[in-house]
Amino acid sequence: MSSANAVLRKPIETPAEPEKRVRNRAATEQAILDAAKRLLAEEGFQNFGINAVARGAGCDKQLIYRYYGGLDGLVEAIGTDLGGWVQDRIPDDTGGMFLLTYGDLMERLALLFLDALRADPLMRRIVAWEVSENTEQVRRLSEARSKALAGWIERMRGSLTPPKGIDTVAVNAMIFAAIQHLVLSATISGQCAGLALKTAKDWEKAATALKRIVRGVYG
Amino acid sequence: MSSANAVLRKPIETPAEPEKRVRNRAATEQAILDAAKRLLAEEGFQNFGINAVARGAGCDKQLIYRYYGGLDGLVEAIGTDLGGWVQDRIPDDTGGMFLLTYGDLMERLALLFLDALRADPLMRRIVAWEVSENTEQVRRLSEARSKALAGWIERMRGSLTPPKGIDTVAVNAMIFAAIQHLVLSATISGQCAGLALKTAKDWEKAATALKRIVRGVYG
DNA sequence: CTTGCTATTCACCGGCTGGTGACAAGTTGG
DNA sequence: CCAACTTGTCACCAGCCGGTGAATAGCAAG
Repeated sequence: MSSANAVLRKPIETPAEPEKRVRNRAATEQAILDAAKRLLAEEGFQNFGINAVARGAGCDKQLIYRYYGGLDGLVEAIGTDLGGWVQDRIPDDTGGMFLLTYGDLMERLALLFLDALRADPLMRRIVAWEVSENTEQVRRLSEARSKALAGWIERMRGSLTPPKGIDTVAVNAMIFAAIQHLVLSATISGQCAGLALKTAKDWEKAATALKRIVRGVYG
Repeated sequence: MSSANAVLRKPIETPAEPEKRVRNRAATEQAILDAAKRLLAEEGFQNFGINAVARGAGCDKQLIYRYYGGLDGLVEAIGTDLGGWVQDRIPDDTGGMFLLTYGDLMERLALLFLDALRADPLMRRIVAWEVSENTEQVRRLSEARSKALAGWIERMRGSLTPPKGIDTVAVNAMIFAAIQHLVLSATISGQCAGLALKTAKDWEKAATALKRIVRGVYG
């Protein structure tokens, strides 16, 4: 093509404009990580693979191998990112509320966690993944998540002493398990064990039940 | 190969003995269904497909199309089978116990369900499937399961009236959600939210916590 | 035996997957 | 200008997937 031609022609974007990807490793790495998180959040872990991520990031899959050492490394990077999840999603102050009792604390924690999980599709997919597969990938992701969560609860607890005579670890595990399954089930099917979970009013019912359970145990 | 050779040779079973599958449609259908259930229970829904089931049943996948109309039909057949699950796994009498209060009832129900789910890998896989994917297949399976369960609870409840002023549907949904997630998480990773779930003693702790929660709500 | 019917298997297709080796396009330094 | 390195692309592989059309094997009635 002559240069004259180039000048005369209006620079109409050809539809398949390659967009001239700039040579920038850091940006590409970020694009890959973002694509991976988006894909996992939106499509779930079922169709989560090298090809899909590369397609989503608009680059060649080879780069995923180069920069992350394959899917495993990429998943691990997601897990690292996840460390900051709790801090981003959940305030670590008491919201100006005085938490006088352990029951106050747990009620607030439970409701915060419920809302945070409802608002975060990526986290939900990871939780579903955790109970579906037992690969090294998922195990690491799971660890990162539970560690972050445990740390947050610990900080939140402050100097409050748990009640005597109650196995708080076991009881809290049940409570968090309930929240997780409730939110997962609701997201997929709009209900859980016969309880509709679509409208705001439905969720108020769930929150009330949750509070009742927490208060029933911790007073 | 000469016939003399055949006579001289001891009838050692060749490793790839075709086993001369007998011509029996009913038996084949059953073999397919069994293989499907076994595969789903043991491997999970991830690698659950036509080819895998056919391999497991030791027949050609074509037969799955012919007899069940494809994977969907097969899954539906599993769902139908599942209808009898509750009856098989959970006694519908009160075990010689007098259930005087709604709390008595729910405590017993919760513990029975916990044990039943722990003992049934197929059911666990299905529950995990339910919170991971939202296809027509899974939806039907999910419906069959919840319907059977609801019916069982209804029968079990008998003439006992639920307490006033408590949203039992919501509270029970939370309780069953807790049980399901607890068991799923335990099966995959041996723990749930920091609570170890491996030894019998661990499970006793969980049962105690569950009882405490139920009693906390229903007295 | 021959003619059907049914159960079962076989061979093949296109498409997608994870994975790899070679190559092109820029960038930097001598 | 050339050489060396980094970034990115492409082409290709074997393997599995779901799905389909045709052939084969056993049985039963005529």
